[in-house]
Amino acid sequence: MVMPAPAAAGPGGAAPGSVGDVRRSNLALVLGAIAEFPPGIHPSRAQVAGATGLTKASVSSLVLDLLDAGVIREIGLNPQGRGRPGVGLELSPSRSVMGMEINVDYISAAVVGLSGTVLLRQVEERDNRNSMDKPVLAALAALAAEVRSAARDQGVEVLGGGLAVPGLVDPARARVLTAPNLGWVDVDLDLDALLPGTALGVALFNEANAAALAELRHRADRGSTFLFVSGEVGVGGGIVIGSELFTGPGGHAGEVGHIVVDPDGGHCSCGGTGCLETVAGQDAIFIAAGLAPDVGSRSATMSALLQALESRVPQAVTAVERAGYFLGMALASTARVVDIDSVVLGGHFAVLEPWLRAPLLESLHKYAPGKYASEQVTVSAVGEFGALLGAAGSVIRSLVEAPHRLQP
Amino acid sequence: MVMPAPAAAGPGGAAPGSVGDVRRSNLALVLGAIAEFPPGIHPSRAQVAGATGLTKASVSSLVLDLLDAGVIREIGLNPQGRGRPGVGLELSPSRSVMGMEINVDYISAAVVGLSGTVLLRQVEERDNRNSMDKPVLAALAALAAEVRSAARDQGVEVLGGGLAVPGLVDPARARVLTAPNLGWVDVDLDLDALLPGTALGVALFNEANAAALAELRHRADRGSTFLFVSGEVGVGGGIVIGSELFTGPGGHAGEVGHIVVDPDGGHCSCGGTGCLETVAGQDAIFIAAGLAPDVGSRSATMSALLQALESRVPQAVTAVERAGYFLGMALASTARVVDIDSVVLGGHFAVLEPWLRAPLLESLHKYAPGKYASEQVTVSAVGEFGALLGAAGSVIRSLVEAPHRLQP
DNA sequence: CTCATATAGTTCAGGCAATGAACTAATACT
DNA sequence: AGTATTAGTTCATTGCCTGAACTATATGAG
Repeated sequence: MVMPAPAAAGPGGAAPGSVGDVRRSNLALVLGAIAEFPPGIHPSRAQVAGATGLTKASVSSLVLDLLDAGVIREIGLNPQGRGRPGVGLELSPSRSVMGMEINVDYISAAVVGLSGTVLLRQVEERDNRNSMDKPVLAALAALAAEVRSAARDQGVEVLGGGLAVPGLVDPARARVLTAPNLGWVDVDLDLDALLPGTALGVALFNEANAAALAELRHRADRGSTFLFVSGEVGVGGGIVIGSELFTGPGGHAGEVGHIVVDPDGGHCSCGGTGCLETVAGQDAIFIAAGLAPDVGSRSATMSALLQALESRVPQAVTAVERAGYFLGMALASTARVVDIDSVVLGGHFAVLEPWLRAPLLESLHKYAPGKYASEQVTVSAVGEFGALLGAAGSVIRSLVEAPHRLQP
Repeated sequence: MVMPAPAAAGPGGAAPGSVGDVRRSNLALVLGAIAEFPPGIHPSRAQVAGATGLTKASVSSLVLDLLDAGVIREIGLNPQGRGRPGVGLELSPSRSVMGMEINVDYISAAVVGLSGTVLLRQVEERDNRNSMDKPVLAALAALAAEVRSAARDQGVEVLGGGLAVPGLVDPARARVLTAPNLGWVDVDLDLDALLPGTALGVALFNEANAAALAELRHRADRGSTFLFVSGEVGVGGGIVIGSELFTGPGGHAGEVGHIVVDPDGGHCSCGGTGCLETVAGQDAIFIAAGLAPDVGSRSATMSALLQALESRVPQAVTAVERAGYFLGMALASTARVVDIDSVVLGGHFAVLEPWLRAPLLESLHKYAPGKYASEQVTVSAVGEFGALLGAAGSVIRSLVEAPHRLQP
């Protein structure tokens, strides 16, 4: 009897592991070292050797491959005091990645150089509320093509892209499971159509996750660990552990908006009851503050809310404080489950932070004493375009971690 | 000016990546393949080659190293129908790992062969409630030495061990942060004293995490993802994602016992308010059921509770149902945050499952509709000694994943 | 009983990648 | 101008995997 071999290198089974893997791994190591130097500082081969632990000889050979692939370039000379000056190395600014975003009120695209500089950005207002997916994607594809050709005119090649969408996504299958504000359910996206013929293709991200990644890039320190909570129409979240996005087994962890905070509360768009979103989402706050959300655009309503807060209108203040208190409760539970005790407030939580902070800290102290120090509650440093830039940045990072994907 | 190199292979920095790494990785690959064959089935070198994708030549060479290290052995012949029969390979049963546990009422130690068979097990009753750590560890060290010499008499060598403790631990620093039922706070453990002179040393585990690992070993399928909730005096939890324990950035994720489920509820031993533990911990259930927890031992009280449930005493039934309902609420939140929708009930939750199940499912359906299918709520297959065996099993697995640690 | 066939496992030349030492290149200090 | 110093390259060596050839050991047919 021939025994059936248990899953020949199948799912979960490690790869064969050959000698060529070493080169791939070291290629990434070298490129990563170059990328991690502060912007404006261009390390020499010798410095890269020092940073990676590889020998100068190995680094020279690896750098040659990276130059051939066009991922990095030599730039200027680097006087080291004595001795022969090193030639500076940097990620190639003429290679780029496109960040894209579909949101309720607009679509947008940006070209980001591998070194992180934003080369082009274009936003197109568009009402995507309850819009079908096909026309939205077609419009985005047109926008992307336009921006891409503008980049090409500058001699910049787009290697791939990342798309951020406000909803639950399955990145592996290029599928949007649900995006309540777009009215999408189980939508398969033809991502390759957005950037045809690129080496890396287009990756799909949840909006809050992408914004969390943007926040991560803004923090220079390695090994960052935090929870990014994004207050939008819904309440999204992204978990970053040790500078890695934690997406969970199914790809959509971090959905703090649907933690139960009010067991006897109202129904949620997700079908649940008493979710954080029902008390701390934009519409929930607006309604509690006595502002009808359908009067004018959302940003207008938000301005009205801010004005009411400035004027200390009791109903508005109470509404926001209530949201902060419940947010704290959700964060307390999150701290226990994923062992995180640092939070970054994004979206409307960032805007409302002055009024949110006190009740939030009070609530954290009550429900998770000793977990969140006050200085661990911070406001996002990335602005409105966080998701856009985060998506692009993440694709850049995945390229840096696997540069061999560019070499045939 | 010499630029300061950014962290030469420091924390977060990848290893140099040499050619020898390939061998280490493939050593683990081969050993893992041998380990993953069902117990009783001893694969030949050729079968291992098929399973791993390596060539027969490589496997032969790697197997030789593993034989030299004593991790595996050849056993019998394996007729394949036609042709020369293969020689069977298996994890060496004469090499073992010791699982150890400190709990409220006992200490225990077990010797588990690399192939997973329990060779020896010894439990020593001991009241560790509010006991100092030093005498408890001394008693455990004596027990371990005894069991270890008994193993040696059978020709079995103990390579290392794992210790499970009912409390929050920092595995990296061999530290128990808090173990309420033992009365321990910030206790540093001298783990090496438990098994002096072993190659692998002793690893530290949270009890619920260890039990989760034991549960994992019982499930043959790869890529298991579930939340193990352990009902003991406290309520612990262990998160397994893709057959890996998820411990979080600080090493103590999965503490579902302290998710907030009753915002206006009572104080918890952790200092928080309305934690799951305050309504679903053993003592909480006992009190709610009208059974004084200090009357006799806990197991006696549990028997009384079960009898009351059998007799359908309303107060007891309500108490357990309430616990189940709140447990469901905590699981609903967990599903959102870590994207898990499969739960294994352990400890008293396993015992009480017949009465818990209905309210638990009702609660899950209300707070996280569509996340947990009914068949995803299961009862633990591992018994009382889960933590003990899980700790040992995890150490065995870490050895399988890095066998080069045995070769100087 | 013998030979063809099939499978297991070993041996060996070839290739790839990192290493370390020797070497060339380019700068600053004296 | 000469020396010290640092950057980067060249080359022989080593280690490991691969693939092909080879040996070893079984089954089944005539």
